[in-house]
Amino acid sequence: MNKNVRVRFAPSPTGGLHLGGVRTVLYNYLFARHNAGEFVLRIEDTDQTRFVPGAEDYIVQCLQWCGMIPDEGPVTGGPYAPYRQSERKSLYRQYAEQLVKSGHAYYAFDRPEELESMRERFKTATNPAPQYDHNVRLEMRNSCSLTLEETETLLEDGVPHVIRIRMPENETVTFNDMIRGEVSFNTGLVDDKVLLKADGMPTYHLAVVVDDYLMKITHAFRGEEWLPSSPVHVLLWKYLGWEDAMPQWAHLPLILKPDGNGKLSKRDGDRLGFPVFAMNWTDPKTTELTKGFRELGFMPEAFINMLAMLGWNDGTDQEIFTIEELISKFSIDRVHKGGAKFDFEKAKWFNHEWIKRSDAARLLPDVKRVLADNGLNIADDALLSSVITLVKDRCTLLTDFYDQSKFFFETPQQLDLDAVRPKWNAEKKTFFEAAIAQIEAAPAFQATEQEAAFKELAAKHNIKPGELMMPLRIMLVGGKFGPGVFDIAAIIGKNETIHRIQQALKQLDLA
RNA sequence: GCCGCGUUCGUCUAAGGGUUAGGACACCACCCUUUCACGGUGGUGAUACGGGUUCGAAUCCCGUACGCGGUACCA
Repeated sequence: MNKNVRVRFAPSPTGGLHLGGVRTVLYNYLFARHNAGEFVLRIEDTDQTRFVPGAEDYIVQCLQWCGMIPDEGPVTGGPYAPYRQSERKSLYRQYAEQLVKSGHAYYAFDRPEELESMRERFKTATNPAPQYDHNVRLEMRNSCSLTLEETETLLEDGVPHVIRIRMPENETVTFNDMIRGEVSFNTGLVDDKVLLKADGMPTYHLAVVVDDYLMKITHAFRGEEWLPSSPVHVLLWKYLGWEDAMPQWAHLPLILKPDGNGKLSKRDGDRLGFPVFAMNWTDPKTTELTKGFRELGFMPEAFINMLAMLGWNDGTDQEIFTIEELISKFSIDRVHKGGAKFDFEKAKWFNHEWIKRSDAARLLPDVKRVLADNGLNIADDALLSSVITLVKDRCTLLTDFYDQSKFFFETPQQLDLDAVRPKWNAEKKTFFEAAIAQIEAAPAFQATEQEAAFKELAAKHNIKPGELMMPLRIMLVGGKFGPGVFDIAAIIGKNETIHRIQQALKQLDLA
C-alpha cells in the first residue's frame, strides 16, 4: 500500500556544511532507512553568482564521514540523473511555460531598477516592504498589464524577462505538515515569486517542485525557514497537475545560537569558540579556515548522536544511540516543533560518552592519526591499544589523546617539579636511589608486583607511600594527571622508568 | 508593518486532562580514588502572562507578551 519512500537532501553548495544542514540530512537519512526507502543527494546550484568551488565535494565528504551515503546523487549517479540542477537547466523552462499557458504564471520584463522604484513608490509606514503581488501586478511591465501583441514583441526582441507565478488574490492554501500539523496561508499575502530567472535558470521554488516530482520524492524535509514560501510550492504542485504526487512536507525546527536568540551561524561559532561546520572548511576566496567538528576531535557517532537528540527523542531517558538504534527508533511524530539552542558542552559530553564506550580497536586508527599529527608515530598497535584502554576515560575529544598519552612514548621534558620541591628532602632522595636499584634488580616488571615492592621499600625507609606517589608520578608523567603510576611504569618498561627517575633526581639537585 | 511558526529548570528535553512536573548537560556538596579522570549519592533549578472549558489544565480554547522565520531574478 505504501509507495516506496524516497527522500532527498538538497543543499546549495555555497560553503561549509552547517550543523543544521547535517541534522536535516540525518533526519532524511533516518527516515529513509527506517522505511527501507531511498536517500537522494541533489545539488541545488541554481544561483551561479553564489557558486563556490569545492563546496559540493566538501558536502559529499561530510556525508561520508557521518556514514550517510546517498543511494543516488551526483557522484553515485542513479536513475534520475543528473542530480545537479545546473545540469538540468534545460528541463525547467517547459514547466514554466506550461504555467504561463494555463494562466498560472506570466512573463515579467521589469528591470532591477524598476523593481526598486516600485518598492520605493509603494513603501509606507504600514508597508515597509512592498511585494510584487496582485496589488501592483498591473502597474508593472508584464504579460498581465501588457497586450498580447506587446508581450510577443518583447519576447521576439529578446528582451530579458522572468516568469512569475500568479498568486490568487484571496484563496487559502492548507496542507498537513508532518511536524506542525495543519498549516494554512492566504495566497493574497504571498508575492508573485520568480519561477524562472532571466538567465534561464529556475529559482528554488520551481526547481524544488519539478525535481521532487521528477525524482519521485515522497517526503520533503527542510528547515522551518521555508514554511512561509510553502504555499507557493503547494500551488505549483497543483497547477502543474501533480497534486496527487506531492510529497509530504516536514518543516524542521531551527538550531539556534546558544546565547540570545536567532539561527545559529558560523559567526556565532567563531565568536563563542566552538565549531559550526562538520569538517574543516577553507573559503577558497579568502583562504580563511573554519574549524570543523571532525578536526576538533569528534567521533562521527557522537556528532550524529548529538544532532539526533537536538529536537528528537524516543520517549525514554535513553540519550546514547548507535546509528542502527536511531534508524530503528526514529519517528517524525517525536520531532520537536520549537527551535533548540546549541550547547557545545553537551556536544562534548556526547563525544566523551562515545569515547568511553568505544573499545581500543575502534579508537586505534583515530588515535594513531592524532598522535601522528603531533609528530608521534606509533607502529606498535598492541602497545597503543593498551595505552588507549588506560587513558580513554580521560579524553573528551580525540585530540585529548595526545596530551593524555604522549608520556608513554617520549620522556617528558618539562616536569612539574614545583609540585614536588616543597616536601622534597634528603630522605626521599635516598629512597628513590634505592628504588632505582630495586627496579634494576627486579626479575619481571609488572604493575602489581612493582607497587608491592615499592611500598615495601617505603616501609623500610620509614616513609609513608603517599609521600612518594606524587613525586614518582611527576617523574614519570611530568604532571599531576594520568592513570595509575605503576600501570604507566609497566608500559614504559624498566629502563625508561629508571631513566626518568634519574633525570628527575638530577633536576631536583639543581634547585 | 504584514504573514507564518514557536514558548516546560541556564541548556536539551519527558509528561498528549489527575505525577511530590521526570531525565540529561552544566553547576554545587559529599563518597570512591596515595594524581587527573571514571563512577556513585544528594542538592539548587522550569510549565511566559491573563482569561475561559473542566470536579480537575503544563496539557484543550481565546487573547496578550516575547522570540524566531519569511517578506530577493538567495537558497
